Amino acid sequence: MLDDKRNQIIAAALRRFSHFGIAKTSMSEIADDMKLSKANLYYYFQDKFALIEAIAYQIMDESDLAVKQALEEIPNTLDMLIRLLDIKKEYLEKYYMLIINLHEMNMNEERWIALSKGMLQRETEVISKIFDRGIKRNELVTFDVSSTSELYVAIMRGLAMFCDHTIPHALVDKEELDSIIEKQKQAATIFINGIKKTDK
Amino acid sequence: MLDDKRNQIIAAALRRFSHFGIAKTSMSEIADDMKLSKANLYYYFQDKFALIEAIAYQIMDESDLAVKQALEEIPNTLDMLIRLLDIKKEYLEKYYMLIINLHEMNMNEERWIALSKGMLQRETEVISKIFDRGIKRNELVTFDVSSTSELYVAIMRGLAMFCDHTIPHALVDKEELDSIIEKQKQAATIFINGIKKTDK
DNA sequence: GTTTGACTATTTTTAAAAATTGGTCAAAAG
DNA sequence: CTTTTGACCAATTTTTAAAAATAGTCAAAC
Repeated sequence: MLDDKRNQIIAAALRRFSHFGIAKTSMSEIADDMKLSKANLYYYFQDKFALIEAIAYQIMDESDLAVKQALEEIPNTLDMLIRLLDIKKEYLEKYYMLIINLHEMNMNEERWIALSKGMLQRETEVISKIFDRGIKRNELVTFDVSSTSELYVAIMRGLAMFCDHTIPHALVDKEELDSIIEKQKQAATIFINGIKKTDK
Repeated sequence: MLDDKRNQIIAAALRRFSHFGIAKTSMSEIADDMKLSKANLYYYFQDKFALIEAIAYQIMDESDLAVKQALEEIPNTLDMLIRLLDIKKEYLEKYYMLIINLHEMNMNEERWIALSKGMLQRETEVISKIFDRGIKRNELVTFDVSSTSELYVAIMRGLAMFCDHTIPHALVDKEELDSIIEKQKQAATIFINGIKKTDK
C-alpha cells in the first residue's frame, strides 16, 4: 500500500522530470499532480533527491532488464554492444530531459556525486560482463577488463558530449541523436576490432 | 615594422589570454600592457576577434611545426599518435586558459563557428595524413580515411571533455590532465589495433 | 498510519542602477 | 601618409536589492 503510492508518485514525477527536467519541476507541482499536499509528498520521500534517486534506480533497473534479455539473445560481442547503444537511445528518447539532467548534475553535493558514480559504475559493469563473455567465448584477446571497460564507457560518453559541438545548441534533437549513435557504433566497431582475436 | 608591432601585441595578448582567459582580458588591459591607447590597438587589429584569431593561428602554426618535425622522425603510426598527444599536452599546459576558452567558444557568432570548425578540420587533417601514411606503409588496412579521422578526433576530444566528470571542478589541474592524456593514449592504442593489418 | 495548513529559511527571479567593455572618430603628432 | 590619442557612444555585463518561488518542517488533525 505504501509502496504502491510511492510508485504512483514516482510515475507522476517521472512524467514531469522527463519532460521539463529536474530543475524546472517543483515538488509542489508533483504534489498537485497527485492531488496531495506538499507535506504529504514529503511523507513518502524525505526530500527531492530521494525522489530523483528512486526514479534513477527505477530507470536503471528497467534498462538492466532489457540489457539482460539482449545478453541472452545476442552472443556476439560487437552485435551486443550495438544493441546496447540502441537500447540506450530508446531510453534517451523516452526520458530525454531527465537523463540529460542526471548527466549534468549538481556535482557539488555528495549524494549527487554518489549517484553519478553509481550510474557510471553500473554502465561499466555491463560492459565488463560483455567483455568477459567475449574473452570466455574466445572471441576477444585477454586484457584488463576493468580498465578497458572504463575506457570504453568514457569513449562512448565523451562522444555523446562532444557530438556536433560546432553547431550551437543546448538541446539535442532527433537527427543529432542519430548522428551521435552512429559515431558511437563506428567507434564500438573499431574498438572491438582492436581487442578481438585475429581472424583465423 | 607594422607586422613587428602586430607581433608584439599578439605576444602581449597571448600572455594575458593564456593566463586569465579571453573573457577576462579586456582590450584596454592589453593596450595598457603595450603602453598604447586603446584606439591605437584598434589600428592594428580591427576588433577583439581578429586579435584572437591571429593568436589562434599562430599557436596552430607553431604546433603544426612540431607535428611536422615529429612526422619526419617517427614512422610508426601508433608511436606518432602518442607523440601527437604529448605535443598537445605541452601546448595545453603552455596556453591553458586560452585553449580551454577556444574550445568552449561563443558558438552564436559565425566567425567563432568558422574558427572552431577550422581548428577541428586542421586537427583532423593531421590525423588523416598519419592514417594515409600508415596505409601506404602497409601498416594499416584500407578504410575511409576521412570519416575515420573525424571519428578519431571526436573520440580524443570527447575523452578530454568527459575526463573525470564525477569530480566537481571547472578547471583541470595537472594530475587530471595526465590522467586524460593517459586515457587518450590507451584509446589510441586500441583504435590503431582495430585498423591495423593482422600481425604476420 | 496518513494527511494537511501554516510556517521558515534558502534560492531563484526580476528589474533597475552602475560600471565595464568593445568599438568609433575626428583630430593631432610624427 | 602612417601612427597615435582623448573623447565619446552603444551595448553588454556586474551589482544590488526587492519580490517571488521553492525545498523542507512541524504541530495538529483525520
